[in-house]
Amino acid sequence: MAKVLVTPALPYANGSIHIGHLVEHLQVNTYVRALRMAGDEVLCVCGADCHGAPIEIAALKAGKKPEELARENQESHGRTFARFHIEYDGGYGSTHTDENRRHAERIYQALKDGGHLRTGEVEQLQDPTDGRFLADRFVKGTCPKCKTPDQYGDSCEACGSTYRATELIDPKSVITGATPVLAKSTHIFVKLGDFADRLKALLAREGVLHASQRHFLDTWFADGLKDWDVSRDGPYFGFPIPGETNKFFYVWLDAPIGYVSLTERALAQNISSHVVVGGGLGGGLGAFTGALYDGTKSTWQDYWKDPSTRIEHFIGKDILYFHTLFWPAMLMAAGDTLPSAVHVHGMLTVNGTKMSKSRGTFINADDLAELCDPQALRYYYAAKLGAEPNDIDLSFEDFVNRVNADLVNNVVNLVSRTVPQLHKVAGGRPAPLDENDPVVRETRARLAGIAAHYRALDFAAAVRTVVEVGSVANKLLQDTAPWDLAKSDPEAARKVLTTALWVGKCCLACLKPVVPALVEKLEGMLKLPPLTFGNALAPLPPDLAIGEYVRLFERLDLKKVASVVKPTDAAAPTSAPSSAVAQSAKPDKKKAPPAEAAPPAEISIDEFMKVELRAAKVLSATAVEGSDKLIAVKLDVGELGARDIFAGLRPHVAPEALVGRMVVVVANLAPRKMKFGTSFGMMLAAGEVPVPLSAEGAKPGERIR
RNA sequence: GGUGAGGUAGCUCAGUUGGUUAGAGCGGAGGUCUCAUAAUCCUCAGGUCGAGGGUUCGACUCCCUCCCUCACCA
Repeated sequence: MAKVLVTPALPYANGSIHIGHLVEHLQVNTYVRALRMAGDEVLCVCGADCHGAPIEIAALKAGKKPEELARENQESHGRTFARFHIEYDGGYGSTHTDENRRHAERIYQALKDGGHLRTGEVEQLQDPTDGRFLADRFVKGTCPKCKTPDQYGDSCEACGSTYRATELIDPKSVITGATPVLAKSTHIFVKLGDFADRLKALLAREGVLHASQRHFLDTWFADGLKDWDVSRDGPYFGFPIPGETNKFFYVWLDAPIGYVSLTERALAQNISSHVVVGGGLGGGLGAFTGALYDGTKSTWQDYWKDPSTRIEHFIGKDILYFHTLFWPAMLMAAGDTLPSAVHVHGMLTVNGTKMSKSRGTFINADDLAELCDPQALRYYYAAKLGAEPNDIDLSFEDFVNRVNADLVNNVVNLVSRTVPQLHKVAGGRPAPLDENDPVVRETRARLAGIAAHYRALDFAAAVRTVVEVGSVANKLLQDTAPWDLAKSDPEAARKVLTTALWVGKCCLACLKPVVPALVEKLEGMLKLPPLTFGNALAPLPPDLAIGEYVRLFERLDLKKVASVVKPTDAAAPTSAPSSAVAQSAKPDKKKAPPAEAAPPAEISIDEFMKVELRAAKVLSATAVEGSDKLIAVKLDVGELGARDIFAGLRPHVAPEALVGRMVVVVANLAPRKMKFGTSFGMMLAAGEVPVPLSAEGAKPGERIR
């Protein structure tokens, strides 16, 4: 039996969990649940990354102590994860603990003993009021290149140029507003080059990194590894460095060490009493939820000092450097188990653009959980996550379609099409499964490989396969029409219904890592033992009398889901050094199409003013060949020139009746690609039978407000 | 700028070691069933598989160049 430790990156404790974080945590959780369903012994730990200057700053702003703020965010993270059916062994922890300090000191000592440390002079800006050394982002000033004021010390948001904080014109401390002074300090460095060969060997090992990421790292080695600065001068929120005065471990040193300390903490909680569920027979009834560790190891050394253990890290590609160079180097120095795999996922975009507060596409996980079953997001991410570390996009429209069409209308529908009928036709007693039925054979053949898809992190393939199998059973029902058959041959109807229900059960069993609560509901309704990959394809038990029908999942409503976007949303985390999937708010280099988010329930006057309404004269209007609804309209929008738009008014208005009319058009709507061309705006219309709003009297191109 | 990953029907994506008429879902058009969460099922999309060149009997699938998008750069 495989023994494996799985970790997501530790989310930074300066803000709440957003849906970008969830890509990683849902990937991990789905993976872990799948492994456990396959009988592997899996430990999975996570906690908040609590140290570093950004947390101090955030705490300062909030009028709290850093410990306090970190604690609050840690708790909030844990609560949010729980809503999405994500649990961590030992609970959602923290890096601000005694265990973590101990391990940080242990590993630091090992680096020191191994002669891998050196000291060096660092020149940095310092806040004269409290002697604090200021990281780049804690200094703001005028960009030396383009003279834009109020820019951070590392790069300019206006012109994109990068520079040193010391080059800023008129620099100010973000914390106190004082003018920083240049000061020297002695820092401690890890000589990364000492580990270069071993790191190269580790990363070249099959399976440790996806091939595409491996190439990425080659250049780093080619350029030579630079020493890594691991100390920070006080005041700094972190662990003091033993043997030094007023020096602290840089947050990135103790953050990954959290993987070890969280392991120790989880195992200390006497969780070995869980029932171990192996293959098909199922263990103690009801004990297995797939949610938590059920192994028998009891100390952190069982994982971190045992080379036979698999350790798998999941990270966003933004923190690849830390997990492929710094972290393994630390482990090498300490003689701890090296990672077997570093799985890298892509970043999340929302409606095609980066998540950004200003654009109103920043979505807190809790906000989404208010509007739809969190399992919907689990399903959607699973449907889009392949083994390749590609970025994924959350498009509301696609999200709702995907969940409704594939999960509810197809797979879940199999249950609602059969259970009530089985009650009616056969008193809730399924027939024995006909193993020779082609549908049964096909289901077995196609679903047999599902666990392998999960193992390969190709959730998209798993979901795709399940949905395809679901379609087969829906077709079976359609073709055999048991509702008619029941009148002439109830036993035949019973058989068909049983087959279809069984397929539905198999499909949902295979989706259990993705939508666990839904499937547990099914287990309850059908009175089944907890489903695993061992028993997923088993026939329904003989003599089973299924329970009363319950709805398993509710369809999503696009309007409701889209209302999650609130431009006024203020409470959002800032980007942080260790945030798993930090979404920076820097402006796009190129013009990105504005988000297509649905309008929020209430908007401010400022929001409204963004909508550019203009009068426009219809130059021509022709019916679009091949469409019943669309009219291709050419508009004169005065100073903006001529515009081509598509209007869906064909059923109500004759195209020729539009020509010459003065209408109202949304001029700054993002161009919308359609089947017949691109529409550059929208014509407004109102009424039961929609008629275009009139702007008679206005001049073409005149702004309407 | 450097490096990496992508660019397949309006949208989201599949496309095995190159092989004949490039697939699915959604959306859209038409039809059907009525057991089911207005769900199912059938038919219809003719997309220069980013562009150009090359290798080959034959390339979406291999090679080169270019364009575009996205990400990372301690």
